[in-house]
Parts: sequence; structure tokens; C-alpha cells
Amino acid sequence: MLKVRLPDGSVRQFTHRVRPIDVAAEIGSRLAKATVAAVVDGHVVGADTPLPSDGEISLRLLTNKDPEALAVLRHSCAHVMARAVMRLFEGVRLAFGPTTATGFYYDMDLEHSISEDDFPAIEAEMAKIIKQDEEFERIERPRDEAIALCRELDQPLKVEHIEEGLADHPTLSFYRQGEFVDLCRGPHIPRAGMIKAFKLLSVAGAYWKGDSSRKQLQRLYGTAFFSKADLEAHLKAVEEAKRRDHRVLGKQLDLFTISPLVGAGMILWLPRGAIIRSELENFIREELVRRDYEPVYTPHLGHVELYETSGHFPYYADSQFAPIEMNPGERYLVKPMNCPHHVMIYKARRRSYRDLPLRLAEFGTVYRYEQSGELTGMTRVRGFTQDDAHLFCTEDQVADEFRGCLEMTRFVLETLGLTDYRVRLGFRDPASDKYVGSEESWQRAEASLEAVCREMDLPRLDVERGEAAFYGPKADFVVADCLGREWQLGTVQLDYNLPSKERFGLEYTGPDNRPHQPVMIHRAPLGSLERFVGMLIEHFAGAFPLWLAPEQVRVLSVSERAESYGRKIEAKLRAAHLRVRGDYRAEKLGGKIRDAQLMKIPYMFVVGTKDMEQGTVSVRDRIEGDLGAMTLEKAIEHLQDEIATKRVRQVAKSSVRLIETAEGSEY
RNA sequence: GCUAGCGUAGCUCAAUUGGCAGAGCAGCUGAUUUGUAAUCAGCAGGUUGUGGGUUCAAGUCCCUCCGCUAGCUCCA
Repeated sequence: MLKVRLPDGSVRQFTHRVRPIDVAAEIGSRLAKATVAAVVDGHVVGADTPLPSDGEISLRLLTNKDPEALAVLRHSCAHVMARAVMRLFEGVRLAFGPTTATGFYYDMDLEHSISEDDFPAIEAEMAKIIKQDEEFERIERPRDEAIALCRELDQPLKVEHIEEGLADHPTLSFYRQGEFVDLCRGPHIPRAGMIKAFKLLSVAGAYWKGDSSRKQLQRLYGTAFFSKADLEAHLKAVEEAKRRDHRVLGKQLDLFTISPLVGAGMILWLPRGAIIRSELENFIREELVRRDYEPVYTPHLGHVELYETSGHFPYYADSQFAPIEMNPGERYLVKPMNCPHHVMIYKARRRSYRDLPLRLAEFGTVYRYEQSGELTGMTRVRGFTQDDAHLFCTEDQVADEFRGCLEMTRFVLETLGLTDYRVRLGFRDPASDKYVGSEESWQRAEASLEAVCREMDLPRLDVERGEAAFYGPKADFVVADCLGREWQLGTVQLDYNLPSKERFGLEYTGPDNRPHQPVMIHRAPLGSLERFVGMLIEHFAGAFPLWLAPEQVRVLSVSERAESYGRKIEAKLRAAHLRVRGDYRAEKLGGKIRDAQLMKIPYMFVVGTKDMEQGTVSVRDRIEGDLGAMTLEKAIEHLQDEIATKRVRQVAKSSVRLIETAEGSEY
């Protein structure tokens, strides 16, 4: 006998073998019709999956209201799409077709190169399939039969996957819908007709099993919903997100530009963007002083041998600008990292344990030859400045220093109202040989790093194997951009290797008057200023908090009669260290306000003849609108207070989310 | 780097089948003197990313390179 516990706490008993859909039918025929899938003891299963014949389970029926159901729907839609493509083109070999946070894709290999021009035909075929409203039927087969079936279906990629990736599965499942049979773990929606709205979005290349040495397949992206309204809302949200893309806003607000003549991936900071950057740098500098860092400066070049010693040159040769050869044997590298230079500052004299921790900080500009297809606005560039620092400390100081770095990063992010990030602990992949250093030092480093992070209760902390730097484990602060793509910002990395004898052989004299090896910590709270500002542009949708705003106040004259008064106000604001400009054009006030609003200027001081007579300014707040007339002194005080406290008044909410839903299917 | 798509005025975009390169905004000039999200008019602005090819004729078709976009791979 099976006891089924439902979410409302009620328990139903079944003496015969039942499926979730049967449980639903017993509750009500309308529920049965609406049931998309079910969650049994925390696992999503199909509505027709037989439940155990006895014992006790918890069951939650999923309808189109549940987010888990949407993933099931999308995965089914991926099947429908693959089926449509197979109907339209010859020789389609299927690979993987999982769901993503916002839709689904299917990777396939076929002769015909699919372009967006093919989308209408594919969508029309999909619509036909959905209209037929056929069931998704689950079929299970033992391994050898499954392989034979995939061979018969002429699906070599599926055969390969069963033989390699699914080697430990004794039986495999397939889903059939009409003539279409696909190796698939499921689950699926009961009938194709449940897909009420779908759209193909894009096509791109994707390597088979994510391996760039293997064949490149065609990946077709799409999304699906339970209603047309949901689809339209989603597409609208994506459009809105695109409007606050930093590349769009950077142009509109005159923040930065990129010139092909200067070079792809090289940011030219326009005056307005440069203000944001320099304010951030000042903010970081103040924190460095508070936290007892010592600023240093180092050159942009270094001998290749320096980077051979550090290991960067051999390891990252492909992604560096080629060495500059001046004379035979005299080769310089444009620096791809600041650490070797800072190491040489450490080595400039003998160090005592009394000198430690030594914290050397520099806004260091580095150059890396990123692959051309990787370049993206400010977020992935070839030249960038890190708010870098290297800490040299004793083994005993590691935990405290590491914690200090994490705290500074967290403080900086939170000051900017950036609370929506995750922390990724990048550990070594034990199966890979790309790492330098001993097994023992890696274990020690990973253990102490994880202990500190756990104790600090960092948001959404998770360990990712294979994400370490080649010289040590790290904690990365990762945020998503307005289109849901994740970017690494701040980073704190532990390094037992550069100081080692095999590398730079760093030493300090301990209290025992004997040489010891220090530990290095690499850290950058913002990471790259380019990427960070790119993120900030999207985070604030271009409307920066007052302390960062390139233009903090704009003086708007109502008419020519108030111009000279306006210019006096402007001068006084400038004298009060506010970033101000005046708009004395022969435009109507409404027009000037509109221009200032579009440039996201936080405050507008409107001056007309009334203000001139009363000695006031009429303050308009970008967010609140007209605040009325007040004395200039009061207005300045108001602004200076907002600047001093670095107040964040408004943050653009991300409309496209990186959602927590797990990938839908593994095959 | 790979796959696919794209590149027209400073910006956003038009230009039937290959058939005289156009608009709005921005800019400049003039008029207007305005009280909380667009005042009016005129002018100017281009070797259609680069180099080659096909054609009587190329923004449009083909090739090269450069750049951009999406995704993959990479990311010290």
C-alpha cells in the first residue's frame, strides 16, 4: 500500500499502482487536466511516471503556475523543435537539448547551416506538431538495446554518449512523440498541446561535449511558456534589459568609446566616464589607507624572464601580446599581471617577520590578448586596470589577511548597493595537471580559504572544482549583467607558489633568526575598473548615485534674463566642489529638463527671475521631480550630505534573471 | 580562435527585382525669452567599414581583411 502525502498535509492511500496523474484525477478532473508534472520527494517526475507500490512519499502536483513545470515544458519544446528540424532537413544528428534559466536549446549536427531565415519554417512546423497534441511516451531499454535503437535511428552522437557519458546506466530511457524518438532522461509534459507560446531566438555554434577540439555543432536557442502573455512579457523584459546594456548607455551618456584604430578591446574613457572611474579609485585609495596598505607604482613592461619565473609567460603565452624584442636575447613583455613586479619590490631588501604583513597596492594596468570572439564592451577587454594589491604574510597571518580582503571587497560592493552577487570558491580540479605547487600546499590553501569563507557567511557561496588559478585557490565575487551573463569582479587568491623556491624564492627572517617562506595573497575588490564600471552602468541603468555622477547638478535658466544669475550660481556650486554645468540655451525650460533627465543628471537647479529676486534656486530632483525653491546654501548642503554618505537612492532591478532552476535534462 | 549574423551621416534607422543614397535626433545659423520631460525655420552633414571582383549599372551579388553582435571555447 502506498501512502501519498500532499502539500496541504492530507494523506491518500492507494492499494493499486498509481501515477501522479491518477492521484490528480482522484482529487478532481480539472486538476488532472492541468497537471504538467509532479515533484515526488523533491524530484521532478512526469505526470505518468509510476509511483512506488508501497511506502510513503510526498507528492506535489505541478501545474502551469509552478516554475518547475516551466522547465519541463521547455524541455518538451526542445524535443518539438528537434522534431521539426528533422522533418525539414536531412541527416540531423542530435546531441544535447537541455533547458536554461530562460529557455532551452538543442545541439545538433546537420549539413544545412541553419540561419534565422529558417526560423519561420521551423516555427511553423513546430506549431503543426503542437497542434497535433500528441503524447510524450516514455520508453525504457537495457543498454545494448538502447545502443542498437540509436544506431537504427542513425544517431551516432547518442550512441557515443551512451557508451561514454552514460556508461554506468544499466537501462536508458527514451521519449517518443509520433515518429520522433529521442534518448532522454525526461520528464516531459503529458501532451505537446500544453505549449501555448514559443519562439526560436538564435542559432550559434557549440562544441560537442563543450570540447573545442571536437566537432562544432549547431545550437538552436528558443524559449517557451504556458501563455502568449508570458512570452510577450519575457521578450519585453529582454528588450528593456538591452536598453540598459552598458554598451548602449556608454554611448548615450558619453562614458566611453572604443576605436578600431586604437584597437579592439581597448577602452577610451571619455571625460564623463573618467570621472566615475576616478571617484571609484579615490574611494578605494581611502580604504587602502584605512586598511594599512602601501601604494606602489611599477612599469608597464618587464623582461620576459620575469614572467618565465612567475610561470605566466609559458602558461598564458597564447593570450598575451607577443614579446617586444629589442636586441637578440633582450625581450620585454607588456605586463599581463602586476604580481611579479610587486614580488620584486618585496625582494628589494631583506624582510623581517616584523615587516609582515606587507600590503603593496597599485592601480595596475595590464594587457592580455583575449580571443577576438570574447571581446564585449567594457566587460571583456584587452587592456584594463586592476585595483590590485599583493599581501605578503606569514603562515599564521593568512586567515586574518584573507578575511580582511574579503571584508574589504564586501564593504566596497555593499557601499555601491551591489548586494546581488555570489561568491565562488575556485578550487583545483584534481584530475588536471595544469597546476603548479605541491599537493600539500594546495590542500592547506583550500582548507584555510574555505574555513574563512564559511565563517563569514558570504552570499550564495559554492565550491567549484577546476576554477582555481594555476598557482592557488581563490574566492571570486561574481555578478550577473543585465542580460543574465555572469562576470567575475572582485577576487581574492591565495598563493603558496610564487613565493616558493621554484619561483621567486621569497624569504623573511623569523623570530628564530632563520629564513622562512612568506605566503602571498592577490586581491582586487573591484577586479578590473573597466569591467566594474561596465557592470555599474547596468546596475544603475546609467543613473549613478550623486557621489559618482559625472555631472551632479545642471543649472537651467528659465530665460535669458536669468542667465547671469545662473552663471553666478554655477560658479558657487563649482566652488563648493560640485560637478556642475549650466544650460543657458534659448530653449524652453521643458526642453532643457528633458535633456538633463535623459543624461540622468541627479539634480537640476532651475533659475528664473523669481529665483533671481528671492536669491533662491528651484531644485528639481531627477527621481522625485520639483522640490521647490530653496536657498543655494541649503541646496548645497543637501547635495553634500548625499555625497558624503555615498547614498544609493535607486538601483535598476534586473529583469532577466539567472535563475536557480537546475538544467532540465542530462541527455 | 570557432559557428552564424551584421556594418549606410556624430547617434537611431530608411532605400522595391542590382537602377538618381534619405529621415528623425544631435550640430551650425537665425528667430523666439519661455517656470518643471521636445519652440520654430534654414543650413550643413556620405567615396554606404577596408581592399579587390562580377555587371551597362553595386549600399544591394562574390572574395579578402577590419570591426561589431549572439553563442561556444578560453579567462592569470
